[in-house]
Amino acid sequence: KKIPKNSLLSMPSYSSTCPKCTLIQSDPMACLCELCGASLLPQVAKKRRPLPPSTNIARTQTTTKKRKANDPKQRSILSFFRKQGEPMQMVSSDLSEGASTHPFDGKDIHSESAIAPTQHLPPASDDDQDFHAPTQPFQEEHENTAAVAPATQLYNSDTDDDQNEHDVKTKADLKLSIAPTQLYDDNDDKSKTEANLSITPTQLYNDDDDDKLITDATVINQEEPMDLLHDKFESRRGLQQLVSDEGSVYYRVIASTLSAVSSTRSRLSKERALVNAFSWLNSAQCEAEEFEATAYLLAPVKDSQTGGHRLQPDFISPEGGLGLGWRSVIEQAILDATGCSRSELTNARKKASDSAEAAAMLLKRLGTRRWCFGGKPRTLTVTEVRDNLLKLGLMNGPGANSRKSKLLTSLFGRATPNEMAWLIRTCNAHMSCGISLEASVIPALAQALNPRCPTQEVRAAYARRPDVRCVIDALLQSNNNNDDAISILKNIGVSFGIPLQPMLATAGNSIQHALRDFGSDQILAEHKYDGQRAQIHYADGTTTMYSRKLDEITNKYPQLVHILNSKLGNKCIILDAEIVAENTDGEGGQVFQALTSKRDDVSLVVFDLLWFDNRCICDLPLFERRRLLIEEVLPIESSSIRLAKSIQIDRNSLAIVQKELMHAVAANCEGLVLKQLDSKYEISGVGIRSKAWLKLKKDYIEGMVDSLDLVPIGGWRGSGRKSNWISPILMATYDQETQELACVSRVMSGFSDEFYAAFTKRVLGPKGIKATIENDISDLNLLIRNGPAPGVNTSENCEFWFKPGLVWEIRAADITLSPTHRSAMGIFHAKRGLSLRFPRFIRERPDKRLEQATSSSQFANFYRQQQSRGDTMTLSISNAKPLDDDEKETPLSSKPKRRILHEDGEQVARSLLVYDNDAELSPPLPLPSSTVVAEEDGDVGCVEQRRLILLGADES
DNA sequence: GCTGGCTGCCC
DNA sequence: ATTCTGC
DNA sequence: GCAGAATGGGCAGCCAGC
Repeated sequence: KKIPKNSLLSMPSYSSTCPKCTLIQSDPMACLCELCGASLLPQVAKKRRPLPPSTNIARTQTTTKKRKANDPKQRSILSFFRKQGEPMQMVSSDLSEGASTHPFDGKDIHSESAIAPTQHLPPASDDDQDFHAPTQPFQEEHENTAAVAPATQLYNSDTDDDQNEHDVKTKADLKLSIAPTQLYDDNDDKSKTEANLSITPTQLYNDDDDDKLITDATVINQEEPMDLLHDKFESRRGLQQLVSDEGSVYYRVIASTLSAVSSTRSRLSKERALVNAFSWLNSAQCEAEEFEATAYLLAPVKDSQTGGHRLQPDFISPEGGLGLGWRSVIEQAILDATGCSRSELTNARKKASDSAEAAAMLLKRLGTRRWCFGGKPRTLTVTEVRDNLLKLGLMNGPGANSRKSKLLTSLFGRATPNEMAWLIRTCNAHMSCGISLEASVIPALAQALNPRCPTQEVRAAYARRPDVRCVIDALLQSNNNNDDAISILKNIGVSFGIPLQPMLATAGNSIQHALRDFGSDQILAEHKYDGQRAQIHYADGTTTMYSRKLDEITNKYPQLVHILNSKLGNKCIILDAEIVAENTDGEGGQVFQALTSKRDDVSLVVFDLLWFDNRCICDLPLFERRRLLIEEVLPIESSSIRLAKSIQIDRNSLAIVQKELMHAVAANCEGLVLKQLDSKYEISGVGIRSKAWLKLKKDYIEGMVDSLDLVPIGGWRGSGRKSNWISPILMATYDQETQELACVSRVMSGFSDEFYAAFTKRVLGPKGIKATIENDISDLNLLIRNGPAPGVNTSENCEFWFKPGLVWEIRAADITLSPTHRSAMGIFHAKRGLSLRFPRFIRERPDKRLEQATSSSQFANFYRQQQSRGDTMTLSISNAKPLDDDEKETPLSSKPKRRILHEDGEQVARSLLVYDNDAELSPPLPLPSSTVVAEEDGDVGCVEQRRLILLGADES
């Protein structure tokens, strides 16, 4: 079996001499001997267990299954304890109890690492140096000699070249990096990145102190170091380093792979490192469970939005998170594991690129003394790490945090510095290394197990059934039998009871473009309700609901579940729907906020049917699915369950869409979703948005939503790629009479990198963020060192405070009643101010002085307008046309009707939106604050007494 | 038993 | 959720 | 155009500490 040479992600090169017949292969990439057919891949004794007969079967919960007592590994642990006369409480899956309280306590360390001897050392050879106990255990290491991995972070916010050259030198001198997080290179100089890559012999052996002690002999033996980035693979020594004799993959595979992945920005290189890792596991004939644990641990963060964890399929456990806070758990564990004080950690943090690296530096400083008590480094295995992390997530009740930190301490105690750094990043749910499970790890897995498997196919299979194990089983099957991966993956289908990845809509920013880009003429314009997405699996009186991210939410809405159970009868269906809170008495407009606090009195707005008549109907066109939904499912009598409001249009219905958008907004919806009526329910990958659905939100369309002119009053130092800049930034309203600056919202979205760099320098001086690191800041143009400016009203504790003076335009989707922000506090609620939903920076307003910024009373007025949005819209619309359902059939009025938008104040309205039933429409013009108040005909509905500026059809 | 802070999960 | 950026 | 990073408001649930 040959690997195609033209494959972008080719396999690592293997030994080119057959171990059986000693024929030298002509093709160095061959996996099987040309003469005798023997495998050229390195072998270990362990045989992969038989695969399940079919991949299309319901998942059994193998991930949480404990190793059985007759497992050879477990047996050897037990016998070891008997030999030692130790109590048998310490088993690998239960490290939390009786864990060491201090790392230098010899006895505890000893028992903690007692598992290590069960890992048989490989037979003596040159390669075994790595595992030898250090001969000079108490030797102190110097930081700069200890670090082998070059510091690869290039966090240069500076745009001038001199500064960058300086940084390069500093970087080389310090060599602080242990586990480089992703490169953030502001400079375009590619050669720098390349140089870094070429001198990164990635760190399977040489990333840690304890390795370093092995010194010269090791270095000599590392003529061909294992290099995850450059496809070099030396099989003779490799496998013993990666996989234990029992076939367990060491966690160091994860740590090294992630270090390699984060050391480059190139997606291909990242992918190659991942493919290599899985190729090794395949060479070692690892079992599916090892692949699975490895895959999850390479990308253990559920998604960057929420930061939750995923160590097994989402639907298996309703609680995905581990409940590990930095301050409550992780920090304590680091201090215990390194024996350092809080202030030492804080100091280390200043030199490191992130907290994980800081902790690893401290551990590295500890040197090898911690191994002296009989422990062996690098014996952590992936399944063990995964099981312990899952266990952390299950710990609750009084004292949970200290139990968690003890368990973590014991894991850290057996980790090398680099492993510890990645464990910490895992616990923090902040890997920041440029890969995700669905888009990088799964395709790499496929590439390693079957290079002919197209990425698209695995991703789609995983989206149909988001269960890594299922995909691995299929790929292993195709790998074993040399089968066609595509046909095997096609067997992984949507399964009732297992949530599938919901279809997502692409964002559209103008109606014209949206309609033009559609490939089909028949379009459904559906209201986009403001609630929570729900996928409902219902069979014979039992409902299970899943969220957009596939967590189970059945218990969140008991009343709704009860209604479904009693109404849907003897069916078996999967519905796609939105849960909304519509009866928001007295909370006008706050539909979403109402939903999050209410659990009853919510209704279900259904818009799709995915399973019917005992089969998946995703491949049917939308109009067929809707027909079935309307005819077969929704004739039920319940005020809580109904169909999403929609109209059918064609591609030339610009004006109708515009009007429908108005209706939707008036009905407290977020906007519209335009759907091609002949499209399938596309499940092409997790997170992939389909073009057959297009969402039109009111705030995407300029001029349909408020924007405010706010004053930046403070900010914080960013993290990751923004760590050299100030981000986020706290914005406030300004009241001229009282000179009060009341906080409204933090903003972090909408700023370009260029803007950040300029603003940070403007605040902190030419040294930028470095000034704060070097404690070299004084009051500058914009910076106030000792607290907020006079008049600032906020509960926020900013790192930096600014002198007020700048005015920036900020746009948002909605105004919310806020428990934290202070602007307009007391007007609508004694203890609540106003804030913004989805705030983003639009532009600077250098033309505006502080006095012209939005005031808290203006802000309050915007909120009032929003609250009465539905009323206002209805008034205008009902003046224009009837709202009946047969509206679309009635001929359009020949008389133009217009919406006039106005702005309060002296200046002429900066913009307006003309809404015209004739084909000709003026493009929407920018508008800072908008209210629909009038029709040209003279029917005027005012929200408030305001001066109106009416612009006629001919005026520009 | 209450409150404040942290975490996870919605948008 | 939004937005920006490198690939 | 994809994929990923950084981080928005705000709620409930949970735990720690008073």
